[in-house]
Parts: sequence; structure tokens; C-alpha cells
Amino acid sequence: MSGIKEKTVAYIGHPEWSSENCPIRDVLNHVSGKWSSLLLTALDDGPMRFAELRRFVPDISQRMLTKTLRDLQRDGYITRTVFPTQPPRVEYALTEEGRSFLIPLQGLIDWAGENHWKIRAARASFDTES
Amino acid sequence: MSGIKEKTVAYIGHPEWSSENCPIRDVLNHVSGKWSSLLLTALDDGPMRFAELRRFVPDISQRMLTKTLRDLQRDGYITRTVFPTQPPRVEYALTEEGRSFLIPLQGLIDWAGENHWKIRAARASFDTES
DNA sequence: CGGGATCCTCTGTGATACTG
DNA sequence: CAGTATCACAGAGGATCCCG
Repeated sequence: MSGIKEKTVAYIGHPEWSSENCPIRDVLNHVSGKWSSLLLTALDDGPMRFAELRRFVPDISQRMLTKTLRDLQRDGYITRTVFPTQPPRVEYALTEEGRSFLIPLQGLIDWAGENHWKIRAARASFDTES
Repeated sequence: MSGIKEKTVAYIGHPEWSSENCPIRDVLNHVSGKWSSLLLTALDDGPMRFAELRRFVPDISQRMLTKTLRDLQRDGYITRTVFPTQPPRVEYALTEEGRSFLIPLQGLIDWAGENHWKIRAARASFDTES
């Protein structure tokens, strides 16, 4: 009995929190985004530039990289620093908030690494039975 | 230094894991779903019936409830048991896998509960500055 | 280098009505 | 009660071209 339900109920019950306003959903929607968690983990070792991030996540489009970074900045997970050189230099770095978020996120990533084979197996079994 | 980047790189680097096959993305896509994590936490106290879950999450549509439950079952997070009574009775329950998933999930939910005000504040500040 | 602007596709989600 | 079927839509994400 972990008590997870009670904590969740406290939010769901409140009509005020329903859907949009629910803080849980609010946070989860960022983990959810196809690239958010990836970019946050990329910045764990220190600031990175736009092109560096693009190389780190080879299959992201420029559009999505820009958009995801702006969203993360908007929510205070990262900072964006422009150095007025020629050519321009822009660095992205984790905030304290972003860094603290990596802790619970890592728990999830570890779980995924250890259990994804079970998921695949379950899925395969489910699909053949149907 | 949490080492989260190295663990992630191990997956991203591998061409084999890119996007679809990446186990991290695979798991995160389920936490992401608008209702998945909510339903999993709901089942933490024990099995529940379809209508019970619907009452627990008032703003979910029948369609999404059905679909999300089937997806969770497919991936082995929950079981679906049909009692051939009249009227029919169907119970959903966590598997061991589903139960173990709640542990890292709770870490994220706790973080959300503690930090969502910072996110809101950062967002508001970002929007007014622009 | 670090994006912005535009157009397009596809998936997730919702509303509604119907069924064993 | 516990769903299925159909239609509709918004937004996520991608492709491409352009710019200071």
C-alpha cells in the first residue's frame, strides 16, 4: 500500500484541478512530450548549444527542438542564454528546478530499462492471442 | 552528477533504439497518455469495475476508458477478468508489473505536487515578459 | 549559428449513438 | 453493465524553405 491513490484523489476530487489545472497532469505532460525528457537528460552534464543538442538527438526536427526548448524554458526547467557574438551563440542549461526534476525522472528511466522486456513480451503475447 | 545522461545515451546512440524501439520512450509514452497513470493509481487499493473507474475519473469518456484499459492490459500493467454473470461483471486489477511501476511513478507525482507552483510561476513570468 | 514561417500529416481525444 | 462504431477535431510532430 503506497498511498499513491490518496494523493491522487486529492487532486482528482477537486473540480478545480480537473484536466487542465491538475498539477500532476501538468508535469506529466512534459515527461510525455516526445523530446522533453530527452533534452533535459542531455543537459545534465552541463550547458549545451543548439547545434550540440541537435547532434545529441539526431532524429529531432529543428522545429521541434526549438519548440520543446522554448516550452521547457517557459516552465522554468531550463535557461536560455544568448551571447552576442558573431555568429550568435546560445546556450541552454538546467535550472535548479530542472535538475531536481531529473531525480524522479531517473527513477522512471531505470524502471523502463529494467522492465521493458516484460512489456514487449506482454504485448506480443496479447497480440497473438487476439 | 546523477549519471542519467549516460544511461540515456546508451539508448539514443543505438540506432536500433531510435524513436519507436527506445524502451524509455516506450514506457514514457504510457505515463504520458492522458489517463494511463490516473487509472493505474486508481487500482492501487485493489481491483475495480468499469463503472467504478468511470466514477473515479469523472471526466473520462467511455471510449477513452475502454481504450486506455485495453492498452494497459496489452502491455501487462493490468489484468481484465470477466465474470459471466447477468449482467456481466468485469474487474480490472494491477499486475505485479503494474504495481512495481507505481513506485517510480509516485516519485514523479510527489515532485509534481511539491513543485507545480514553481512551474506556474515561471510560466506566468515568461508570458508577461514576452 | 540559431532559429522563424509555412504547409502538411497523423495520432490522440471527444461526442454521440447503438448493442449483447 | 460494459462496452463497440462512427464521425469530427485540435494539436503534436515533420518537411521544407528562408533569414539576420
